[in-house]
Amino acid sequence: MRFADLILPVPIPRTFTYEIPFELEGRLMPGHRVIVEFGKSKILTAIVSDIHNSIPKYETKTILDILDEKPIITPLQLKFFFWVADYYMSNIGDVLNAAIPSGLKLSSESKIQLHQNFDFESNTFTFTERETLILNQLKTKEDLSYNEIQKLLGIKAIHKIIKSLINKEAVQIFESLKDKYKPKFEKRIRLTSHYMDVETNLEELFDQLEKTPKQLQVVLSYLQKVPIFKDSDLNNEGVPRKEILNLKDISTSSLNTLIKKKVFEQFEVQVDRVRKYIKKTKDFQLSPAQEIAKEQILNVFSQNKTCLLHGVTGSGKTEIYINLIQEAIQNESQTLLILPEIALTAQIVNRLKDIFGEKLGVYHSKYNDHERVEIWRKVLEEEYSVIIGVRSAIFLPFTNLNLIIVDECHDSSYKQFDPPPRYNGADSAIVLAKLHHSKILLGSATPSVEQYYNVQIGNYGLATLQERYSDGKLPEMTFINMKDCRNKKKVTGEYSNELIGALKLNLQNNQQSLLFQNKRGYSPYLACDECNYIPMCNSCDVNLVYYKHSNSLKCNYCGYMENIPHTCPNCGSNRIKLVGYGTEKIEEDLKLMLPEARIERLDQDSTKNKYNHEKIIQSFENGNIDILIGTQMISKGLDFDNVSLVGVLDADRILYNPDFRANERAFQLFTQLRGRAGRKSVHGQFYIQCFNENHHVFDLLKSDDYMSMYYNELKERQKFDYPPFYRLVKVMVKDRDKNISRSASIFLYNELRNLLGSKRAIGYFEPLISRVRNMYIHEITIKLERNGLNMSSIKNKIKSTEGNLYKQREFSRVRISYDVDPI
DNA sequence: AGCACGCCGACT
DNA sequence: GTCGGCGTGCTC
Repeated sequence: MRFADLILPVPIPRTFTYEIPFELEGRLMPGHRVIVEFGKSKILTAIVSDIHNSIPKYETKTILDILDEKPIITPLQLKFFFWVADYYMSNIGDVLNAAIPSGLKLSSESKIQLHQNFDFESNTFTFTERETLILNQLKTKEDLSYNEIQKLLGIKAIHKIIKSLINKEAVQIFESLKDKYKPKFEKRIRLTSHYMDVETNLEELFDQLEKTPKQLQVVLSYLQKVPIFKDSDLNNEGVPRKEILNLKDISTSSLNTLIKKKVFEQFEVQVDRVRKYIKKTKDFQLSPAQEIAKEQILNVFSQNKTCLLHGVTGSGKTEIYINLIQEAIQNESQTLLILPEIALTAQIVNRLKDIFGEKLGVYHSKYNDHERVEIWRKVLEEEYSVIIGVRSAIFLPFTNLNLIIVDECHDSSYKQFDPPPRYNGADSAIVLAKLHHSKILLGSATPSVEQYYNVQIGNYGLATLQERYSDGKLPEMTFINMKDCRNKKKVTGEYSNELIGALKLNLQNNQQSLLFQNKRGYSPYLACDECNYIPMCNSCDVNLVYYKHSNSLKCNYCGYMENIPHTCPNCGSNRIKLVGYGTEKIEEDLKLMLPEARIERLDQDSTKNKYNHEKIIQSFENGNIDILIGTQMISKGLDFDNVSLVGVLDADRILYNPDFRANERAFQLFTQLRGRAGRKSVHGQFYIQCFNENHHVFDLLKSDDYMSMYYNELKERQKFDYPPFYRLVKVMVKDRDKNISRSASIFLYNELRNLLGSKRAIGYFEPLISRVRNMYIHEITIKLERNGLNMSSIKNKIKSTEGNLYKQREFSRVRISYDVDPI
């Protein structure tokens, strides 16, 4: 066993074989992290994927070092990573990058520092000139990065030197897992043991402090928090220093004086970054309808099938999830619950924390790297038995996974687009479940057509939950025809008087409202009134979007920003106006129209900050906001009892999308939005502003008829060879030169047509946004029939055409990427 | 994707 | 004369 195949975090579609150094033979296992030199100057962390004896045709480099005692990736994970790479036609290195927190990666930026036991005087090793140079540098500088050392020595291949220094115990790398994971400490304060004698010493203290009221105040405040006369053990735990200092009238100096006087002592304890919760067991009873659904689910599980739970909004799917998880963790196994990113809110997390306490781990992209590493390790060591997370949580190192639940399984945000791998977390979870022999439940009020089709053909089993809470009637739907309103002058800007009136009434009744605006492609932009010039992005084929809070124009594709021009760059006119309206504009307008209402906005821009988002939701929940305006964010996962009105401002935008899934999407979105209104007691209102209230989707919505929607769609999909009858693969061709992009896509299209036939290779075209970051894009759509094809061999064939393309000189720099099952 | 190598123009 | 522009090809 002399060779190891390694997964490197680079976008190259293969593993790399390195030689295993003698001292690691027999010790190195798949899943271990190692350090290797890659190319001439890069030092990378890699994951061992396989160990073997077959001598490669090329010369191999040798693994430089091992980072872990125990593998940090399980064999099952490796299998899963390779499946994702294969299925989604992406590089295994990209999968690795998506899967593991960057805290587990060692880059060229990793640093060395002097070894803790190293002493310049007493050491017995001799050092080379270069080694001495590094050591001398470390006398004055605490640490050095690889780059700094390369500069210092003027050479690139430095790892051997560093390795030698490590062997001599002169320096250490401090980005290995153990070192990089720095536990977090909290400073706490407690009374010194002297004052634990309440009767005498503490009384004395009060007397002493009479002349220093500030200090006395500190002691009194402390005793209020820690009543030691009731239980003297309480004092040992103390109080966080921060907590004391946050109190009114308490200053750092008086506290510090008391510490100096040895009244208080300060000590540190290690705390978990992931907040601790006290476990409160809350028992609840499933309703009869929920019980029946649960029985259906268990029945499907017993047939070893994927189960789809079709439960209307407000029917209490979450209770069923909790019930299933509770049963699952009783037999000591792990459970994974995944949600779309914007549905993973404090609301659901706190609810689960209450029930599962410290057994629950939360995996969210907003968590920082330390937190993610911590969760990774705790999953690996099975300290967590329940994980609630976003799509990337499927990559965690489960060892004993027995139940996976995918909530809102139809949600398109389960699909990752950028950066690759372009995987679908919901679909991949099914494969993950197969690998673990785990049960899997998909839950949604509006399953995707593909998912329901799988039920229909018997691949999945079905459970249904059609009963709403508390007789829960459907919210009343009102369509407001904006064309009529405009003709009759019953509008103010983009807002019908009817909707504004309803909002007002709702406000008077002390009820809350949600207002939805699909911001996509609909944010405000600038236009010249004279020549109609619109500021565009220089590198992308889109207009710049106006942001009021920063008073700037921004490209939503590449992030480019510029200041607002005062005169038109085209004709010099100063008549530049704002066109279109996004959530920001609506917030402003509404504040003018309803000055008495407390209005807030929830979207990506208002929630850049990690906790802002939760603050707004919290404040809405507490009734401190009357009207919440938002994008998709408000359609998912938020359950507020006091919301009785939901309004959609521009429904047409959602309906008329050039996408074969437009109707399905619109139905899903409207159903979800409606589900937000009137969850309890009050009868909800659902207002839709649109130009065509006769749209077919609205009929389906009125009758709440998922099945008709499904059968309609299915017919259309069959007619036009779309999923679920066909699988789509999108080939994307990118080049800096538009003509080369075009001719390369023609070349590739011809290759693919020869290979697959013109029924499968559909054609090449310029996408709607044909230039991003100065790269011109063309796309080729491939349709593969669902049955009778060997997908992985077809995908390999598709990939092989890439080779033919690159053989052509003029296309050598063209970039090809794939999107399997695009959404 | 990086990054080194290599072949051409505009400067001290 | 050389510095550095970016096109090209490789990475075990």
